[in-house]
Amino acid sequence: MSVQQYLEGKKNNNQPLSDNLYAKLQEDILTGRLKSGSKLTENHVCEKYKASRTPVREAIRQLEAEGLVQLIPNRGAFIIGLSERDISDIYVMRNGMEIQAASWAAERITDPELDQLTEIYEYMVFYTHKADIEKMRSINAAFHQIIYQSSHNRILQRQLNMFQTYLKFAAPDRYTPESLNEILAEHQSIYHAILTRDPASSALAMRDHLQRGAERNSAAPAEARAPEKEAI
Amino acid sequence: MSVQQYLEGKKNNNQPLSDNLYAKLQEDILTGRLKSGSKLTENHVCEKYKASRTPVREAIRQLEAEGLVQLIPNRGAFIIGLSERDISDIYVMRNGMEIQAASWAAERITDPELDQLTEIYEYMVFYTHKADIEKMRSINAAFHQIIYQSSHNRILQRQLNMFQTYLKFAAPDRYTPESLNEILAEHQSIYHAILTRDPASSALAMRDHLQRGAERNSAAPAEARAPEKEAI
DNA sequence: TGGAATGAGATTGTATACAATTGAGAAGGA
DNA sequence: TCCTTCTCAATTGTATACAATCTCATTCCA
Repeated sequence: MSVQQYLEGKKNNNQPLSDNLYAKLQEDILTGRLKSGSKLTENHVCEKYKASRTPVREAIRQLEAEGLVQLIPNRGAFIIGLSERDISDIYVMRNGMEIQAASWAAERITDPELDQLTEIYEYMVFYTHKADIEKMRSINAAFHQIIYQSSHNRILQRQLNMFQTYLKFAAPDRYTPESLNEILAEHQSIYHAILTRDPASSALAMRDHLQRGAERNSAAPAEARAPEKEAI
Repeated sequence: MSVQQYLEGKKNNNQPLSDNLYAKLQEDILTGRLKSGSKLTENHVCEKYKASRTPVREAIRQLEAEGLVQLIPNRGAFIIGLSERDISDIYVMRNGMEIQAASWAAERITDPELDQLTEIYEYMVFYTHKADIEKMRSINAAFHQIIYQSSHNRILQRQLNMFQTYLKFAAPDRYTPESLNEILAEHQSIYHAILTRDPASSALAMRDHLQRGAERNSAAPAEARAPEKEAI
């Protein structure tokens, strides 16, 4: 997968076409447009998303496997969504897994992946200097994604990509022009540790980065965060 | 969910009926009866498992969401399975997540859950003294599952249940009559820490338990482990 | 009035028909 | 021989028909 594709947010799974439907439903759940506790009636979903029941059922099964809906046999699908505590728990889990991923990536990264990481890092330097916050959002995601991939652990990669999607919609990072330089410096440490294939340094640099990121986000005023969603 | 149901290995998700199909396919992948890299042609699955294409496709989508098969649009589903390295990585991830779950469980467990944990612990004492290894296998799983549930974190619970299933089929624990008493003592520490709602002790006790479990398994001769499976 | 039985409509579960796409091999030409 | 193009069978993607189940309001009876 090319760096451009990472920047455009394409996932490396060759998703089936009907996954548009899955992605739309997922986004609507994560942003709260579909409310926790409400029922996903198949025919209603068919009408709203202009599809027949077969792909709708398949998308709902995928969401169920992911935990965003609960399926009760012969009764239907109920939206679960993410509560505030889910989100704070996700941060805890994500941090542990990102540190592990950074460690594995330093051990296992291939040369082509290292080239991609370098390319993304160079984009990051460029857009940090331009202070383009929206561009930085996608480059930041791409930087972490290439690390997930370089961990060469499908399960970890999948879960971290999922967390990234969840947080993107439900609790997006808050950037300020000043924070971009801090972030670049932290990423530089991670990049250097992986480049020198040093797992311990990589893990430490990632830990530091996530710790500082948490402080940056908690320092942000509440209204900059995602709107509240009710948990049932 | 009652303790009996835990012991019988029922998952607390109210799975749809066709999930039998999902579970069968999952088991066949994990045990290697369906080989990594081979294609899951829908009609072949229909014949083999006596079902029509609709539920087969739904089961395949669930496996894809879980990462055990890869779906390529208009081409079909390919089995991914678990390599030896996947399994050893799963141990690493599981250990971190179990420790976190033990910590959260000590903070968040409800009184009814505590009653269930107590009940399971008492079963464990009983069957340890009877040295019934097969019974201990299911009680051990139930003990950990009630801790997952008591962490009150759906995502963690789901992932740990999945790891438990994976390891059950792909790398089952090796018990000896002597190890049962060790395991009981370790579980007793965890149980006590959760009973006194002490997250730090709970996490430490779980860390110790997993560490010793790893030593017990690595001390086991290779032929006692699951048969090798090729990774593609 | 309270509560169990009943039945119609809505919804989910499954099977199957049809459309779109792919892939392998045949045919044809340079 | 090598390469391109074409064709057709196999397979996947989607729509829809039918069966099983649930929901809920109504009816019936004590």
